[in-house]
Amino acid sequence: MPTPHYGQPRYRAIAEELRRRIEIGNITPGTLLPAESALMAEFRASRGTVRSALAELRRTGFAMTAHGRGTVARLQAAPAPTESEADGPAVQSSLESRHTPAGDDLARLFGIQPEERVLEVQVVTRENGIVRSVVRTYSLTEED
Amino acid sequence: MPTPHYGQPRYRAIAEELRRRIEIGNITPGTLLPAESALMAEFRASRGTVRSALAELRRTGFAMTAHGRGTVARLQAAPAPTESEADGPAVQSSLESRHTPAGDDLARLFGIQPEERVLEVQVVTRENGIVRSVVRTYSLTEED
DNA sequence: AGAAATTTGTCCGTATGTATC
DNA sequence: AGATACATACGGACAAATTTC
Repeated sequence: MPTPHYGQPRYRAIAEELRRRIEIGNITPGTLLPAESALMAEFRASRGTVRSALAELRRTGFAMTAHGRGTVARLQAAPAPTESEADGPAVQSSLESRHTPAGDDLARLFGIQPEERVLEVQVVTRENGIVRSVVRTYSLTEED
Repeated sequence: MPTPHYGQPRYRAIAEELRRRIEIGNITPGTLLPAESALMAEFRASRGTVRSALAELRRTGFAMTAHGRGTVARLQAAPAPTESEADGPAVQSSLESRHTPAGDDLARLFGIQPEERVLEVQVVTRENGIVRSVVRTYSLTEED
């Protein structure tokens, strides 16, 4: 089989699919993801590709891996409002991440080219549904 | 050849050797490290192992890799003399803030116009002089 | 401008080591 | 001890970005 990765590589597509399952709740945060061998079978991918996908999930904060145990989906806060609760402000946060070109300012700080991509993790915090703060954390894209 | 990695894996030993060369100045920061093919020959290691070593250098902030160009040793900012020296990485942070136009993305989140200004607080964290993360926190400028 | 060479990126398969259950 | 799961290492092949000629 050739190795075409038009647009986006396979390991990233797998990572996105797994992230989707975690966000949907299909994979409950705190529980184990399927083993690498299971993911290999499901996605018909090699071990290396599956491991790259899991590495991507770790980088973006959606999973943590322990030797001999497995990869655990990390909880993303957001205990589901359920309102009532007398009155305490309903605070929720959402997290998302992406690879984006650094731009001039960040490029100068990191010592890279503006076109180079960095990892951006964005946390949006809402109070009673109103956006109160947006925190963007930038770091260099690290592999493996 | 078998695959014993007593104590420390091979890729990490290679990474440490390269890091030593950078620190000594044997490899001038800002210049290219030897290509993966050259490192394979020198350390008699497979490409995967060499790439793991380079990934380690990126993680630890000693290198940055660009597709098709090579891996560049990153410059180490001033060692920041002063103080105890103790041990453990020297972590420093600088903070600055400014009012800046929201832009499209933030405007959509906050429900304002893109030209409207928001407060941006930026914290740059350096480890041994190397920029590790840039955190930008946006919030609406509160008027009294 | 274009072709070739160089260099890193992705993917596959296999084997063995190490940690946990 | 055995089974399961992740970690390290090898080898080969093709894709994509950059540089060189």
